[in-house]
Amino acid sequence: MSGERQITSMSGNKMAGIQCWLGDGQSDQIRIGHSFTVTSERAFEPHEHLFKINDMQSHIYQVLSGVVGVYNMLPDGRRQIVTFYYPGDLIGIEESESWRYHGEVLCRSRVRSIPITIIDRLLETEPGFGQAMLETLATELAEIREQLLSLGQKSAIEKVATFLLRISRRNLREGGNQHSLYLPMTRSEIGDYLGLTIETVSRNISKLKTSGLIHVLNKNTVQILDLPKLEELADGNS
Amino acid sequence: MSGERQITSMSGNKMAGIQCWLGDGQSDQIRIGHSFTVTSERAFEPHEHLFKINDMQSHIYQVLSGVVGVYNMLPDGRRQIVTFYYPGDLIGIEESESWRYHGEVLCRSRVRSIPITIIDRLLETEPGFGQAMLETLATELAEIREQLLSLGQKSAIEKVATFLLRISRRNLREGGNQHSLYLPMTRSEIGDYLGLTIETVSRNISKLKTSGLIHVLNKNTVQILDLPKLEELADGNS
DNA sequence: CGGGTTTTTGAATTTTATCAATGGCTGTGG
DNA sequence: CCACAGCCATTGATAAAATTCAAAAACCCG
Repeated sequence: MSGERQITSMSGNKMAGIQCWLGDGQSDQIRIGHSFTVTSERAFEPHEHLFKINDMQSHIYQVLSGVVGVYNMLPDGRRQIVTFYYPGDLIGIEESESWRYHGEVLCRSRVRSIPITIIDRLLETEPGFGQAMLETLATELAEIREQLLSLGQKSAIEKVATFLLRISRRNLREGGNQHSLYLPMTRSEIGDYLGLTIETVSRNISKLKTSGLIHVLNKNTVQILDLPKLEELADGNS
Repeated sequence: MSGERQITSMSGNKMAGIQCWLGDGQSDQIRIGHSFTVTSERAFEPHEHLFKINDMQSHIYQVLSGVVGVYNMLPDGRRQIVTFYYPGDLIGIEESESWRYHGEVLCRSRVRSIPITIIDRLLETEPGFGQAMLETLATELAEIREQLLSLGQKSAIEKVATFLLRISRRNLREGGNQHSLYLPMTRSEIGDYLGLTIETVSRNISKLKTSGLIHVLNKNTVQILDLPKLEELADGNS
């Protein structure tokens, strides 16, 4: 709690931020002072909900494996997926009384639940924990602003390129392969994330394939063949 | 810092949140413990920048009068306005080392600058201040998620209706007139906020006018004639 | 291997953007 | 006080992009 205030959790080591206290999912224990609290893990099947909008929020969630999608809906069924959460990510740390969106497991996943009472306790007793939460929220805000630019200004093919690059960059950050991407979600979910129909997503993935920027191994696996060109495309320098 | 954790700053009284410490702009003083710090105010002309992307962040800003737009750009000039900030609003409380977006004054405005060193001090010394910041960020996150739904899923006319309702609801919250809206920004700025061109914005405002949902007094003043129908339209129950 | 689901591709339609011109407001100077 | 210049905003016609509807192909699981 000194003069340090740069927000760097976007980059590299996740244990630098809030994960210091909550863990990165390797252990199911949380230390508060000298006592340990055991949190609960559970497996979820595709399309199971962790929570629905307006449910009371009693826990925050940490994805251990798989992917969770968080979304809002219009009354007629149109859906906007706000964020895909991957292993290590925390859902709901902004804590309101009730959930402001739906949280759905998109593929077979393991998820850890952490009671918000524990978060409260950490806030009270652990110096620096509040600051870490602020940084995590700031990072989330920055990422959503990126997504706003994509949704508001980019063409379909630019959106798809941007989406692939996001996964590529995440891979890099997590020590994975920058060029080999695993897409656990369906085309329809990608569409609901990018503000496009399933057909438009498919067509533009095909276009990227035809122009030699990517190779589609199978529907869940894409390889980036020309990263610089993909980046140019994503930034609108078509 | 007790068990209180519901986030209610969205509703009603602004002094309930972070404004407790920073003020709502009526006074230019900030109290830290028993000492007072005077912050600086300044008038800005349209199109002046408070900061540009990648500038070091030394201050946060509070709008006193007028409007400030915060935006990101693509290299080719396409612009996405992320948020319009109105009097009382704080810009930059998520504090990163450098700004992640541009901040431009959209009409003649008065803005107060608060050094981030003061925020640091408040975080260290004032119990509850960190919690208030978390709540403010959470509110901002929730509003941007709303905007994601609009940008990703709504049609042009639904976007315009949603935009007008946002201003109406803000008016209501601030004790103003729910039906009489002042639009300090240009059509072009509204377009860059909604992911539409200036012509599409104009056309759809005209459509709302023709269908009798609104009355356009002059280009900066709109009156809502049929609030329920406008709300239906904004929610996609066209 | 087969059935159901997801994805891809194609054709027609709708929506929005683009290009072009007109209209209207505002503020200034004669 | 009126006329005019400059800037926005509106409206119209056309073009481009994305959606919708429809069908075929590929994939996955048992």
